[in-house]
Amino acid sequence: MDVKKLKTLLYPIRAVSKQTGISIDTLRAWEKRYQVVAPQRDERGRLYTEADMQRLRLLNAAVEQGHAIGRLAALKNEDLQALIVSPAAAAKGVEPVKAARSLHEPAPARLSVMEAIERLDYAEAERELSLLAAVLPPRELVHRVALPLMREVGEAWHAGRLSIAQEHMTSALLRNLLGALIPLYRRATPSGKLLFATPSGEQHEFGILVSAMLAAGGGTGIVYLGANLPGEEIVVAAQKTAPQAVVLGFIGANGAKAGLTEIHKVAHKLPAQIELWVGGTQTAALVKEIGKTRALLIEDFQMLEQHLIRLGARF
Amino acid sequence: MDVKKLKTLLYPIRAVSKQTGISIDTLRAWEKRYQVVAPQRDERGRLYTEADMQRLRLLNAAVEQGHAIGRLAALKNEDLQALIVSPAAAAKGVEPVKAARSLHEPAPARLSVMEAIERLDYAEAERELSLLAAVLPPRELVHRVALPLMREVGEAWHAGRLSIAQEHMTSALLRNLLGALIPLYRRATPSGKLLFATPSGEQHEFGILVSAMLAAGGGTGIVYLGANLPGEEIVVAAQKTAPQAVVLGFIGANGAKAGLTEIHKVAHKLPAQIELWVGGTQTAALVKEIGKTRALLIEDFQMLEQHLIRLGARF
DNA sequence: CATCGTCTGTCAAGCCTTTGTCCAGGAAAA
DNA sequence: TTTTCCTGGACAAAGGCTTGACAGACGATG
Repeated sequence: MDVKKLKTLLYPIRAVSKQTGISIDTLRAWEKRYQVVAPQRDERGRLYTEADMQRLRLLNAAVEQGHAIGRLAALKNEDLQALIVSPAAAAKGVEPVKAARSLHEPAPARLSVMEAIERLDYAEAERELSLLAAVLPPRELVHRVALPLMREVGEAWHAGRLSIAQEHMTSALLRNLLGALIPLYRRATPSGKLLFATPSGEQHEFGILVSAMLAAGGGTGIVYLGANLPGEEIVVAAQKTAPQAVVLGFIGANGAKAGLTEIHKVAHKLPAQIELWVGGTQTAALVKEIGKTRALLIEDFQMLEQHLIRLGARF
Repeated sequence: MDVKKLKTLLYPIRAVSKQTGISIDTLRAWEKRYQVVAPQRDERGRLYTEADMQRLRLLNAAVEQGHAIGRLAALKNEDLQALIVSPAAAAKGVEPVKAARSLHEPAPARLSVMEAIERLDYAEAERELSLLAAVLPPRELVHRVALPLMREVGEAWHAGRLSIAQEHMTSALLRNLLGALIPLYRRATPSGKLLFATPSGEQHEFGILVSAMLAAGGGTGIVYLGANLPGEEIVVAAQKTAPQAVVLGFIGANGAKAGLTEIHKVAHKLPAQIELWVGGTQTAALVKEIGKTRALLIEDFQMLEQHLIRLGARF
């Protein structure tokens, strides 16, 4: 095995304070009074690990929601996480219902984001979202925050309760957030590689962005090409980067069927050893269109995850 | 032309100080006490290489994030890079770089980004870019990295040296990067507020994204609505958020003039106390179109900065 | 609703080390 | 002459540590 000492990065108290937003005094008090973390020491002072910081972020988030540090100190990280995401769960203690159930239950904490969005308060919505992002693992962030938020905003728009501006702001917020997270979730040694794009005429990038983030969270390497790319270009890029699969997003709103012919082109010319995945909201309608080709229809993000796992991703 | 032996460019201490934002005294102290770098010498004094400067920038960024120089000195560059997750307080510092010259000189490290883009190596390009982002203050990042990169990629595409896929990947990369930086540059107490959007039909978001990042870097609060928004929506959002100015981006490529009517709508209905700024690549052509209205034409990002300053931004 | 412990963030004092800046004196170019 | 850079030394500000104290918030109880 590797004898090299695995150097985990260490952070002095000042850096921790800046990154978690907890004051230096408070950090020391929490440690002395409740032993919330046990940072190493060297002759110059405390040295916190990444794990320490993550726990401190969780604690801080919970405290900001009104919980008392004295009670939080004893909790394990996952309990803290549950507490932050769904305060209701805390009342009944930590129930064993989690797993599949809670993963698709929207996080109540998302509500404060909605309020900010209603007020068109970009900065506040940003703050709330990045707090959630700092605290939740990638899958939960996608399933319990990002997707529910988009759906909710979409419905509110249909119902006339929100305007297009608010919908646009939300998608800009999420796009910025998810885009920023991709590099953070990237593993040192990615397993495999996927290529993400949207065919010409398809402007909706959200799906492949979420997919790319999930893939990154699962440890898969990614090549992200964005929206609105001609089929030939996608094929050429795939030949050049040799991914295990090409992932296309297609909504086809407003009768924009141009993307279909592009997808067909890709299906036709893509090297045989590269899989072709196509996802989108109207998969049912697309089945007979491209179902006959060699494309694999991704019906939802759960199915996406299964195929990611098949290719070696680990969540 | 004199072919001096500048195989590797060398910088005297003064230049290094200006470009890294580290004072001359501190540079000498760091070298004497911790041997953080070992610049060559000639009869005139120290001569730093580009690599030295890069390391110094890394060190400086880490110090600004709360790490102690005494501990950082022992670390290798890659460790430093790993340590710097986000350009937290990079907003301050770095002398008001002398005039336009050096600010518009592309940053050398941008070259390795180009190489990665040519190989369609998303992860590598991402790494290099975020390194630059960690090390450069917002203005320099925009003027010396983001804009030159887009221009260069655009030219290379016209010349047939790069494909659309590579161009798309670059813009996705930059979009993700800039979007992620906005919250990081946000001040605790923003001065004023601006609203950013693009009128219906205008898909090119890059301009307003860069603008929003510059504004955030200057300490201005922002409301970012993204691309493709109807004029009425923009007006309503402006009424709701009461910004000092509404900033619209308009390219009007492919003869897409629809945006113009939207801009006129905004100019017409926007409350009088809210300024209207319009920027884009074809401002010359737009002058007679919307020049008569109350819109203010933003010809380039330097002009944008001047108006930001007029409204209270401080770079 | 008032009261009385307890919890918890912040501050101060005292002590040490680290670190940025300044100064003096010298040397080499412009 | 003036500017720039050098060195070595000195020094004050800042940062880290601990102990102790305290005021306001909290929460249970009568």
